[in-house]
Amino acid sequence: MNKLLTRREAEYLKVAFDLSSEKTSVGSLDIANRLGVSCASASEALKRLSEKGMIIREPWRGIRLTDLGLKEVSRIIRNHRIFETYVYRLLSVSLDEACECARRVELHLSDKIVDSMCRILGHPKRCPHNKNIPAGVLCCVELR
Amino acid sequence: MNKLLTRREAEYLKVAFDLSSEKTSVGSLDIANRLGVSCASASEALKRLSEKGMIIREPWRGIRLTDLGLKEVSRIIRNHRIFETYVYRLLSVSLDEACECARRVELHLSDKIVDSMCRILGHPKRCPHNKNIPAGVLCCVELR
DNA sequence: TTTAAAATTTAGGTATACCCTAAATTAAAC
DNA sequence: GTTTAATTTAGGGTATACCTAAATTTTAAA
Repeated sequence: MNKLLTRREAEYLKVAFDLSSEKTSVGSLDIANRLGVSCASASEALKRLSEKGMIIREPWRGIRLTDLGLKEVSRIIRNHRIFETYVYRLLSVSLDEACECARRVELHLSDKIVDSMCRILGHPKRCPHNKNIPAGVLCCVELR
Repeated sequence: MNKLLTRREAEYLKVAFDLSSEKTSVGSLDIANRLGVSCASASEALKRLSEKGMIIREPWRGIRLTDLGLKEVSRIIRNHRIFETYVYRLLSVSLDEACECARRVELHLSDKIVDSMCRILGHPKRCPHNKNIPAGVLCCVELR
């Protein structure tokens, strides 16, 4: 039972997370619509995510992210937004391109690299799109 | 006919490139040995690489990278080494970790981002392992 | 309360990427 | 010319990811 998420599974997890803050109950149909995929595909993907311990499925009640799932999705979002902010601010790359590249590398960045970028940026709270940047578990520690 | 290489195909292409500078003739067996894979798997992978226009296969004569293949592998190697050098030098990350992460993101970095890192580093000729860094097609242009 | 509608899952199929072993082929070396 | 070595093909296996159609379950309406 492999813990690592595939690119696509991460996509499902991110959508599940996003929808969770928009609606009280999130079902496979919501996720299928958002991803432009059939209900059956979404259902399968969610099953795999729950097998990997990322979500809890309660059919007709909606899904819930587990602590592991929340940790994972936060890490991915943090990776994306710190990388994007860094590249946009310090490498003079357009926001579109920074975001696009961040999407491609977000799964593959290491915590240390992202924390280092974060430190250099002065631990920003928001990305250039003005979205929240989750804190790094070990980042900022030296400031306390 | 999709032009983009998969992670694994890029691995095969890199090995093909490396071996080409070590031996006069590179066959599927050489590549299979280097990657720890059966001859049959290597043969298949090389077939796919030739369908994507990256190499020319001349059985019992060995393979040759096409111009496209050389361009592609140079881009990947450049991405790896510039990223690794940048992260090592400017983000205070260990060389092992920089290299490991570079391996994971090398396929996904955009030229603009890599060129920007390259400019900031002063267009280095070698990575911290002292390996050659291929020039970027559009990098350095403003210096001429 | 029963039934119809909506949400969801399961079953069965397709495609792609990898990998394997065993068998067939082809070139090179003796 | 045969044998040996390299290579490819054939046939299978697993995993991811998608689909449609059918079955299931819940909710809501008549």
